[in-house]
Amino acid sequence: MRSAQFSVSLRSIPNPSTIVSYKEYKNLNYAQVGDDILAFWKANRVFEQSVDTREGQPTFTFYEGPPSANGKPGIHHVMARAIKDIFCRYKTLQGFQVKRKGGWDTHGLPIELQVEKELGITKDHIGKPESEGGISIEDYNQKCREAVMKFTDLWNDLTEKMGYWVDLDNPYVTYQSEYIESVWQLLKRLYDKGLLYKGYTIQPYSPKAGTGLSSHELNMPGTYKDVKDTTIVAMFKTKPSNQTVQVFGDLQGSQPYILAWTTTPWTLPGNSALTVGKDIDYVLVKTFNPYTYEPVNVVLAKALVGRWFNEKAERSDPHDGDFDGFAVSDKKLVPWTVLKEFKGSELAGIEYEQLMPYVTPETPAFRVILGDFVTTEDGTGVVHTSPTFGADDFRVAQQNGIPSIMVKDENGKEVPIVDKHGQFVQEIGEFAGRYVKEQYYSDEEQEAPEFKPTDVLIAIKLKTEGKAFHVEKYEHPYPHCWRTDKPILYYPLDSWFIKTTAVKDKLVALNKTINWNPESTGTGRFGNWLENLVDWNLSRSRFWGTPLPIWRNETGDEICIGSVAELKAGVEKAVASGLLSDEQKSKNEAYLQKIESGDYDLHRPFVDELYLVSESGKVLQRESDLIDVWFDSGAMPYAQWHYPFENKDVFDKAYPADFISEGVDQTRGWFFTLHAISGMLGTLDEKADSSVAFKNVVSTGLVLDKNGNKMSKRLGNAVDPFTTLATYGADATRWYMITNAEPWDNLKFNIDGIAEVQRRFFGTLYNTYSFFALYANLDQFDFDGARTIPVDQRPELDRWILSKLQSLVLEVEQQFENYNPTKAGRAVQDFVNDQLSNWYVRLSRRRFWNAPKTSSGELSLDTRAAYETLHECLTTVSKLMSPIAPFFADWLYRNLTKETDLSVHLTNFPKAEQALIDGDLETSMQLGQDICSLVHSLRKGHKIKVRQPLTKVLIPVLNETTRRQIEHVSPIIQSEVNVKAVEFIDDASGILKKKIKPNFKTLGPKFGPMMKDVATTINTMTEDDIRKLEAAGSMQLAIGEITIADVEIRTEDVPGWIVATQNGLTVALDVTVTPELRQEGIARDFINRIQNLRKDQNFEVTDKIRIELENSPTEVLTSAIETHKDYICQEVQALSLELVNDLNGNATEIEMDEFLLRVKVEVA
RNA sequence: GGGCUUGUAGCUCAGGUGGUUAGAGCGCUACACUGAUAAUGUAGAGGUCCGUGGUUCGAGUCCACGCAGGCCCA
Repeated sequence: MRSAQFSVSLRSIPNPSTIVSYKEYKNLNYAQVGDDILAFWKANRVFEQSVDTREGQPTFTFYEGPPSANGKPGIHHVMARAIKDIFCRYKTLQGFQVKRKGGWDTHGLPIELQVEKELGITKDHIGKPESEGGISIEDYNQKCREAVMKFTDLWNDLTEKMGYWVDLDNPYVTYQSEYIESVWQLLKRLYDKGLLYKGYTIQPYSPKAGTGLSSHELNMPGTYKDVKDTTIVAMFKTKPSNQTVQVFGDLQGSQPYILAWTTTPWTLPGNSALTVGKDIDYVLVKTFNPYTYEPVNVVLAKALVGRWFNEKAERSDPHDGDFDGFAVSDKKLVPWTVLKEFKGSELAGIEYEQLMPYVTPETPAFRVILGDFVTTEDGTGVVHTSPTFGADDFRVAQQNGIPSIMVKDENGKEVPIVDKHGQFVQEIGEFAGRYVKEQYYSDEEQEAPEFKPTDVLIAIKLKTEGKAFHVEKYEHPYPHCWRTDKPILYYPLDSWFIKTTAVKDKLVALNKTINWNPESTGTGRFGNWLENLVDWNLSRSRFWGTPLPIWRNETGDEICIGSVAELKAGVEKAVASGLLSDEQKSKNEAYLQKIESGDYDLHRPFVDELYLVSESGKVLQRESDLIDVWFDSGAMPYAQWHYPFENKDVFDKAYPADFISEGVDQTRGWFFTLHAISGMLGTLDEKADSSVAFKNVVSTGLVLDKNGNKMSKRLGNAVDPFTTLATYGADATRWYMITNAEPWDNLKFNIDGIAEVQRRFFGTLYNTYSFFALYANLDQFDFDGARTIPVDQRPELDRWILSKLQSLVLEVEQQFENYNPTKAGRAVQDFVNDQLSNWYVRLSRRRFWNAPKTSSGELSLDTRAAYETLHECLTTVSKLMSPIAPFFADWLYRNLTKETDLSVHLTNFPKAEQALIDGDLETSMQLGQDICSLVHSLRKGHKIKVRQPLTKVLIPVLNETTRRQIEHVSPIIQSEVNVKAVEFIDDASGILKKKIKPNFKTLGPKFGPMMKDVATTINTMTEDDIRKLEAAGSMQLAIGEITIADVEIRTEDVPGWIVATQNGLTVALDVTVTPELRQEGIARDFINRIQNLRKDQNFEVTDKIRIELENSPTEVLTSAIETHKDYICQEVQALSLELVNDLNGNATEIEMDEFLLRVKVEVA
């Protein structure tokens, strides 16, 4: 056995008289335990050993979702990483080899913004000369590279202190060339599969500035201004079909128009669909065109009828005379009536005639589709959908296979019907060349008397064609460009995409094989996301990130580069081609030299200045985009190993992951990108062209403050993880976080909770260990963990706790297997607190102290059994808890075991010994515990203290099994509640009073609606009835037959006794205190007072004493002490107990109920 | 606006497939215990199970609609 020094070297030679085998502690400092164990782990490379010793065993693969070290870690990182750590440690105990490669996410917008803030610049400064306050891309990126690893030390420190085992010596870093090369390789593979294409996304665009705007720029103050625009409710004429007849009825050729409102009439020529809400109610209204007075039927949302129709003009009868004469009358109010009502879902699929047929798409368009963004707040509840000029429109059109209205430019490239200057293209008839927004015209042009905005011209045209239902000026906020102050357009801009929609079915199918925790994240949040998948927009117009490895020219010649070697070959080929300019050539040559020297950088601006040559001899330039950083992290299964360029053997064993865990906010982030890339590419070799990236995933909730608010620096409610760990240590912090709420629930983090966990769980466990160590050392108990006494030869209590222990092992294992650390931790906690400490140790105390020894100085079998049992419980607990509380568990384990047992983390998870589980015994003990609780309650009620012995408890039992089970534990009951006997009364005694209760569960199906009557009948049964029912097993009631199983019969009263009842268990207590019992009670009280004195005077546990008691005039007292003198002496370890006449003031006064004693106690 | 999720005692949380008296710990109050003692036991107070409807003989539990918080997306 060891001392608590964590050096592995010295161990003193056992000296039976002095050795302290089990380290004892005065005041335990949990944070200090953490520091000591951490130092021990480091010195002995325990983490490395835990991986190395599993060499050759099956692997359990864990992927670390890379954090970004540009910010400081928070308490929520402790939570997230505890989850990861727990399962990796658990699987290691289960014999798997669990490698954990750390990683850093290093690219992305947050880092750029941080650098810009530090430098006090904006994106406009980047690439501009220094003389104008600018910064080169090269210098800018260098700043990013520095900023991103700014807090690495802090992160590493936290990782260690919280006990998160992850390999930080060889992490993957997403900005490293090897990493980028793997990413390029993946992109190339996608490109070769035809899954990487150039398309467009709808983004805010400023025609006057000629540039796209980021959402960041759009959120700047002052960009939204109120403007008055011409708005139109346009009329889209439906095409007759079976569906329209079904939905609208037979209207005899008068096809209904669908009404859609737009604040941007210039987008109407680009219309290719109408979007409705699936659950929104729509109506068909019979009325007149207010401009042409033609009778029409129109469709709009029921909730918005009042917005467009005057209620005074509503007619209840469609054949009302007003409808006949309206067209020729001069009435102001347009009459209307609702003909039919239907849901949006019924409209889906209805086709309509193109509103402004300038450009005809090649694939079918112009039909009603469903979208989740439709509201009935304003407009008509129908959204005019133009995929080229609205982000929602684009998305919903793509999901429904609706084409955009596009034309071909001089290069044959598809472009929208509005050009980059904001003017209609030639194809748009009379509007060709017109600016779509009047603000794009010069002030002079706008002031010309005949000037009309394009929107107005479109309104006039639609009115005259009978396709406008309403035209009005409408004021609303509209975003403006901060540079030019002109309105922006939502406009299609070039973008590179991954065609994830092409593999949607595969991704959905693969997802069904993943074990999601909680399940709802997988089926709900993630599943729905996959079902509504759109193509992955890969492009980012930024500076610090992985460059898109595609070189291209205006006419569409392009090359995708998949490795450094390919890049080198391409650059060389371009140099040799003779097609490059001198400057291009020299850039290329300079870079080739860098590749040669190994000192190359795949970032901007370097790759921007490389030129390739296409097959057809054209010079190609790199597409300026960077790729979405999420692709970086989703590529980590491959790129962390620089696969497929090297490490094929490693990759083969580490793909896919068995387990990952991140916050639920990563569902559409990392979880998705991992899944998507793996689903499209698989293992990159013949083994699988498609795979899941992870088999099990735990998505974790948020860590909120104690009031349930989000933690933020601004509110000042963020908890500093370092302070917390320093104060409470990692174990209590982790244990609290894990056992308080399940990982996927949000955690309300309350620092008091950690203190409570520390006191209640760790404190109890520490006390239990201290108790063991104290006596084991006194008795020189030496144990290597191998049982020397067979379990079946141990006392009841030992077999019981060992049975409980085995059940616990099963439970904890099952919960860990289910990825539920919360339930695992709670099970351990309940066992330690309720069973081990509060019952087993409390009841076993006497077996440990004053342990009798055999003549040869050996411990008695009973004492030895107690030590071995408690030792086994503690050791097993240390293993079960070690994934969650790695430091304390190792501290406990190392205190309990031999030097050769280096660390709990190098052991194997306990195997439950099913044979030791004794359900009958567990029930027995439960009954014992309940009975004790009831007796305590009765004593309390009658103010009889436990020290006062009583004659007996009487327990009514209605069956033999219960009787036997209680008999088993009656000695325990006797000593625990200080009674002389446990007796039973059974049915045969005839004095039991029985109560009967209906069993609704069985009666329900039989009697159903008549339950009330049945219940009343049963409740009012007499004792006689009950006896008859018991005898016959069934009984005929007025309502029907009931059997013994339909009722619950219990005893709740023993006439003439005081009783207590709980859960059907009844206990009667004899509270008569005879003179003999009274004497014994006094003796016990006296013992108690002497023990207190021993304690007050700081005697050692082993000290023998002498007692002198001043003769008392009280006869009862004196005789009680005389009678029980031997017993008293034994209990208080007194060599003598003398009654003396006068202690000459040398005495201590003690109170004992009504007595006052004068006593003198001294060490013998 | 949509998807997902949470709502049970002052606080943190349990409450398979519906069964009539909803539990635990902490905290509070009182008492007891005192050879684990910065521990322990017992008892008490404390609940419109977010609301409203519905299904059912019976709803914390199932359904619908809301309300409030959270996350993600728009």
